[in-house]
Formats: sequence, C-alpha cells, structure tokens
Amino acid sequence: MLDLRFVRDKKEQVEATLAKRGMTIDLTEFLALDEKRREVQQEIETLRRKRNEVSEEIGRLKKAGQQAENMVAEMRAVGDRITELESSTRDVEDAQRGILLTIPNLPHVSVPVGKDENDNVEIRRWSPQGENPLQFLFEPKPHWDIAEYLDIIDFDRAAKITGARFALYKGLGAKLERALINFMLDLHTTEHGYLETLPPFMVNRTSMTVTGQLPKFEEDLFKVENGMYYLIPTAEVPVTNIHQEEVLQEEDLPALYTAYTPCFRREAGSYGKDTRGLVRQHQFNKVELVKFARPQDSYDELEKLTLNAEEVLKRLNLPYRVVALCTGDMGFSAAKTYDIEVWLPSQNRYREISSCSNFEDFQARRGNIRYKPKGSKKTELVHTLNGSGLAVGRTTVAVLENFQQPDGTVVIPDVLRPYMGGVEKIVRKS
RNA sequence: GGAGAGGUGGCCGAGCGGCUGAAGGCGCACGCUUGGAAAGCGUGUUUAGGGAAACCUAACGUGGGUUCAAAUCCCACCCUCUCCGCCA
Repeated sequence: MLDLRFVRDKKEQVEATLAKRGMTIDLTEFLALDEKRREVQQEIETLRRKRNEVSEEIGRLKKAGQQAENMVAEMRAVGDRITELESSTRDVEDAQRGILLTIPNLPHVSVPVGKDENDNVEIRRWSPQGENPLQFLFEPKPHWDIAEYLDIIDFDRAAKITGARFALYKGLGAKLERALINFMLDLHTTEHGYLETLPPFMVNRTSMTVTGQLPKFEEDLFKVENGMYYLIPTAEVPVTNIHQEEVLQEEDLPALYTAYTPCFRREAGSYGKDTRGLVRQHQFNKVELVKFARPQDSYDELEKLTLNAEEVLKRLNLPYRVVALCTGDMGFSAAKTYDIEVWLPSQNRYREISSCSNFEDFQARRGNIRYKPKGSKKTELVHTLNGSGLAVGRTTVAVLENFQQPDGTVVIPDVLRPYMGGVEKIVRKS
C-alpha cells in the first residue's frame, strides 16, 4: 500500500511511475474523494470538541446539584449529527482504502523500464565451467521422462489421487526432494545466519492482505471451504506476518528468517503452459528467505539475499543466470526484483527457480510493521524482502536434467549425498 | 464440544460512568554523579489525523448499542489461558 499523503503530494509522480508498469491510473477522483473526506472530518472534530466541552460542563453542574436539561437536549442533537457524519465518512474511508489496496508498488529508479519478460535485463551468468552451461554430448531428456524411467515420480497416480498438476514422489525421488529441503535449510541457517521457522500452512485474510495477495488476486488462491483460511501460495505470507502490528528494536535488524513450506497455487489462466512435469504444480515445496531491514539497508540486503539464494545453485553445480525484472514484469508488491533462472538442458533455456524482491515499506505499511531507530522518538516502517532459496521442485527438475547420464541414470551432486544416505547415483531398479 | 477466567502503552501491570491518554514498575533516551562503569538521583518517553504553532480530534481485542459523557455498562464476534470431554 502506498502512503496516502505521498500520493496526495506527488500525484503526477505516482501516476507517471505507475505508467512504467503499463498501468494508466488517474488519481484525480481518488484525491477529490480524499478532499471531501477531510472536510467532513473537520466538521466532525469541531462537533466532538463542542460535545466534549459541554459534557464536562454538564458533569460539573450535576455534581453541584444543578439542572442542565437544555444542554443535555442540545448535545443529544449534536450527537445524532456526529453519528450521521461518521457513517458517511466511514463509507468514504472504506472506499479509499479499497482503492489504495489495489494500487501496486512503485518500481525503484534502478528497475529497467519495459513491457514484459523480453525486456528483463541479464545481470550475470554462472556455471561450473565458467559462464555458460556445457553442451550435452547426447540428446538430454526432459525430467518427466527421466523420472518415469527411474520410477521416482508418478504423475498418473497423483492425478488419480487428486487431479492434474500434482505429483507423487517415490523412493529416491522423495528422498532427493527431502535432501534438497534439508540442504537448503542447513546452508541458510548455519552459514547465512537465517532463523529457521516452520509456520502455519494456512493463513487468514488479514495476513494475505498484508503481503499483497489480497484483495486483488483471490483467484490465484485456494480457500478453505469451512472457515476463513487460505492455503499459503508461499511462505512469504506467514513469515512476513510474524511481525505484523509489532515494533521491532533497531538492533534486531536486519531480522532474517527462513522456512520450508509447501506452496499451493490455483495457476488459473496458465492451462496451456508446462502441462507436463514438475515445473508448474498446484502444490510444490519451497524454502523461503525473508528479511526485515532498516530502509537505508534494504537494497544492500536485497543483493545479499540474492547471493544467498545463488549459493544453493553454486553448491549443487547447477548453471544459472540472474535477471533484473523490468517494470512491466514485476509482481504487484515489489519495488525491485531479481529472478534467478536455472539452466534446463531439455528446454535449452533458463527457467525461473527463485524470485528475490525488495518490497520497501509497501507490505510493512499494510501490516503496520515498524521499528524504533535508536535515539528517535518516532517509529518508522521497516522494509521487507523475500526470495526463494530455492523452489525445491524445480531444483529437483534441474538436478535430474543437468546430471542425467547417457545410460539414463542421474548422478547426485556431492553436497546432497550425505542427505541421501550416501547414494551417488539414481539407477533404475532391475 | 461443555464450564470458567481474561484481552489496557515497547514490555509487565492498576484502573470509581465525567478531573484517566491512562497510576506504579521494567525498558529506553538525556542529564547529574564517577578515574571509568554499575548503582543512585533528576527529567523525558504511546500511536494516528489536522494545524505554522498554541492546541484540537481519535484509539484501552474487533464491531455494534445505552448515555449529555464509556477503558469502565449492555450485546455480538475474535483471540488467549485453566479445567472436563474427544483426539494425532
């Protein structure tokens, strides 16, 4: 949510910056509404002041044993008028907030201006061999063929159990997924300094609103039928809301959290895309990184967070690149986003495996997440950041595809072997 | 599911329908004291909106209601805790 006062003072700037996202928003009506609201507010406050003063006087008179009937009658009328004005101003406030909640964040000045993913800017590339991934000496298979051959992921039975876009991991497939989760959590907690959390996988409407999934993207979410809860689409939601309505100490910043959770997404409107395989599922595993930072530190923290996520790929020897999302491709709440894309040889291209964003105070304002700078009397909104560290299912895809052998087996990266009981290679059961 | 207790500032914790934005304590900031620190003493310390300022308005879980006036009385809901039942 943008700061109302900022929108009021810098209307043209806000409109121009939002235009970079490809949005044409005219705030004239919104601000006229605000003008009206403040007028009524003034009238209410004047009346309330009068009522407060007279009521005090009535109290004094009654204590002195005197009558005050005419004053009481007068204040009854004033009270009715206040109630009337209050209800009208409440409607306007609700409408205003409703509008404000649907306006996306303003992109940071460093974000490249562009229309869609084609305008994203590559920042760097990495592979074990240098910059670019090695060419395969044979035709690399897609991961679903590899997984089927090795009998480690069963999509057909998952469809029987539930439906399309679900997976049943089996044997070393399940173990590989679990090994990746543990490896990522261990790396982030022991070497990168994040606090491990295991949050609820369902959240209420307020939490979804704080991080920006609601009110605008309800159709992307699974809602639990009996009750007011939603399945989380990312651990960002419960973890960012850890400090909802709290005032943090400056010495506790930056506060770093990591969490493994499954993620649930409707994937409405992507029916044709990635229909096979693990890349686009209704339920997938993810290890998330979340930071709460001082505003002056948040962009440095974004760089560090991105490097923390990249480190996972480096240790797994998976080739990747980092791109800066352009204004037109960024998510609703983000001020700046780096995507990390892993190399998938079967597709001969890079695919998103992590998204690292600085939300500045956009989520903090919605959730009232503040801190008190040392020596200051005022509280300030913190900046929130998060990034995948990494999407686990897609990492499994990358491991299967990048380390597949001509004989159909898959070599397990060194760092994962201790997590897999020393297994060095996944081979087909004879 | 049944019975009961409770939700007040950064934290703990008082609070008679009007003089309570809120006692007291902790914490924090500044000052005094000290060779330096601790202790001690003094002062200050909720947030939001409006205003150049004085100051005004609002907020005691949330939403309604009663009243000239509500942290305080009434109703509904949410949450926490205790006991009983059920349960992985």
